[in-house]
Amino acid sequence: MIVNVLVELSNKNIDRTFSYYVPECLREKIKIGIRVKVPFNNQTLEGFILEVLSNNDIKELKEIIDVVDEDIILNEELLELGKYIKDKTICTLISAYQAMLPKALKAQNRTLINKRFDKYIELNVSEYSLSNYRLNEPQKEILEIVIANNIVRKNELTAISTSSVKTLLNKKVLREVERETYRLNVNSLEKDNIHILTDDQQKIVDTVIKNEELPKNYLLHGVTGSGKTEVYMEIIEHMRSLGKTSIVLVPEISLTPQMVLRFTRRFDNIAILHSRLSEGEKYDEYRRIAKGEVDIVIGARSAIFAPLSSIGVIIIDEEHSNTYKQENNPKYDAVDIAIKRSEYHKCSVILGSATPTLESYTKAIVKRYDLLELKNRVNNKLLPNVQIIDMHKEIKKNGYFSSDLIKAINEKLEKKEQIILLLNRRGHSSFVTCSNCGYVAKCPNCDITLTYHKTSDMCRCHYCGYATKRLISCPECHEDSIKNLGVGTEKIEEELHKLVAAKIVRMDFDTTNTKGAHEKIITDFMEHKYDILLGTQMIAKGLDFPNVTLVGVINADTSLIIPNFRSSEYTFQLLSQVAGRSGRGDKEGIVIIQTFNKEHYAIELARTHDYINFYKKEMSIRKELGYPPYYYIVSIKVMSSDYDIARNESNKISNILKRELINSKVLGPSIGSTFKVNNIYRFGIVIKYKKEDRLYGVLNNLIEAYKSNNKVKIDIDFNPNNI
DNA sequence: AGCACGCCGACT
DNA sequence: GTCGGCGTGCTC
Repeated sequence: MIVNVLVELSNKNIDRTFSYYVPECLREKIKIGIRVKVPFNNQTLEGFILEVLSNNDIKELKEIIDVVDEDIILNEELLELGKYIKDKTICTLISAYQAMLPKALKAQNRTLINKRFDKYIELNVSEYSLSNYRLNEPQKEILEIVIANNIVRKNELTAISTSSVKTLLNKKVLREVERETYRLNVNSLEKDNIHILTDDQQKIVDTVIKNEELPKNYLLHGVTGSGKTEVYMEIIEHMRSLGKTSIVLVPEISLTPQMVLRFTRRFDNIAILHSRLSEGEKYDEYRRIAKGEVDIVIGARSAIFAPLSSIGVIIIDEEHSNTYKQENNPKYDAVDIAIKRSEYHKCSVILGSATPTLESYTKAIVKRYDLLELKNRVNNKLLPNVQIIDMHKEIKKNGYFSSDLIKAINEKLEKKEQIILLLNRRGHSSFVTCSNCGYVAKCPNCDITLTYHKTSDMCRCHYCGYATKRLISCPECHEDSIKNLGVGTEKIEEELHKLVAAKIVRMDFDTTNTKGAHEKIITDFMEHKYDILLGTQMIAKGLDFPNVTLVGVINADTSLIIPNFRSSEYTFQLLSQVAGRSGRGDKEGIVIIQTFNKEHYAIELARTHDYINFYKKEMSIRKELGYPPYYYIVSIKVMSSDYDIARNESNKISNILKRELINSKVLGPSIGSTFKVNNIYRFGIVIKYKKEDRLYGVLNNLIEAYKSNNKVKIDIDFNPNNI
């Protein structure tokens, strides 16, 4: 018996299977899709069995050392899906498989994440023979529990009487068994049984569940507060009644206990997958899913690979979120994977958003997606009134806060209502500069502006982690005129404390990096332990605080000035999302947006909640400049620690692409904002095309040509978020 | 990736 | 003379 094994190393040079001989004693355990340990170039590695050959006669093969798994890790569907990802994103096959699995199940020779076993007690003699024993009261009580439940956790019995349990075990009346247990259990016993849908919601549910023409993709465009989650749950309920499973993807940061609770109050057999789980917890959740014990998987991006069988619907909430595209290799898009899986399972995909990406909305217009719309908030509640404040007039007198915003905050505080303040931080935050010559402190490794952190009094690079003491005098002009400019959440919090008397909680990268911190801030704010929630982007999505009646955006502009062709779209999305946090309860909500770009269409149209006109305006700009959705984009980065090599090779590659891709526009090489990161120079090349049959052929050849060149690294990103 | 092999300079 | 620097090639 011979097996073809794909080993754990991700390298273009060994992106294929290697054959091994299976010794007699292991043959029974061999299955396609399990992991094995193999000798490989004087190392021991793990790999996946991709093929099993029955012929026995090839000599000179090394032998498999051991089998790692009893159960299949990569089933037929996942094996195919990996090949699809490899072709689509041009990555190694092994990296595609590894991306689909929790760490405990990746092929990695070192890591060991164990199953957890708990001690259980069961009867060791027949129930009838119990009368032969002389039993005291605690012993009788223990036996009754064991008989009633067949098997009971040991610690539940020792709670009654440790010694009695011991005696019964010694007499061999009871026996101890070890059973695999799961570390996480989100399922709630308390259920909510009232689910009344509005007519609009019901219509959408009916459209989806009555459609038999499968697979089918829907774009659900529903304003904030229109009750998209209710719609999802109703469809999931229907699928469950048909014996089908569901996947719900949400952006990482909106996977709050609040959101999970909504589902667990309605459904059993839910699994949760997100980055704040420990590896052990992820492993357990994954195994429950694989064993068929789970009906619904709720998770962030990678949950799209949940090994469910017979999927009935895949829901991607906040589909515009850029977190569904993986930033590192393989650079897959969860929406794309969802559609691929829906073809296998013959099921529906629902992409939901109040502010769909231009790409998605365009697909709806050209009927590649079916458009579903929720135009009104539940109970016909009005969208909040949005006020725009021109900061040109305000900044001189008041600093970061306009008098109108402060006035509104105080009014709400008086009424004991709550406030969310958004510090739009995308782009720059607090940086160090010289007011005399304009010098800006940058990272010596990455050429990125350093961010000043007050708590540690250090300047840090957000790319490589480089840190240095704050400068006193300017290294360029030697004047003592160094100041830290820009706005950080800490600074804003400080100023806010001076302006209003309120309990303020700050939520940003720094206050949420410990386990559970994120949840705690949200529940504390929910319980009104704080009046004001001050935070970055992460407070904009999905949160539902009924007592919030004022949302303030401190600086709407920072996301507009970033060098990204999607900056207007991001700004519109962000402002719409955050505005949707106001007035979700019974009280009417207002929104105040501070800006230096009062007339900008992204801000003005967010004020009037006008997605359609934003779409039209932004589309006209994308058309004019040749950006998606009018053109597809591929971004290529050519990287080297040697400046000359990076420059020369990127020129060469650019010329090849210009020559070969005759239906495309090839731009570059150019240097972007991340020109030098960790002492690696990088040049960017951009391919824009509408239809280019030779694209994959040419790019595969390029990768092939450079695979043995260890001085240059080439990175390809299809449909990038940023170029 | 990471190990062996091989070919050069620096040092006991 | 040998130790060890890293460039190159290969992995069933």
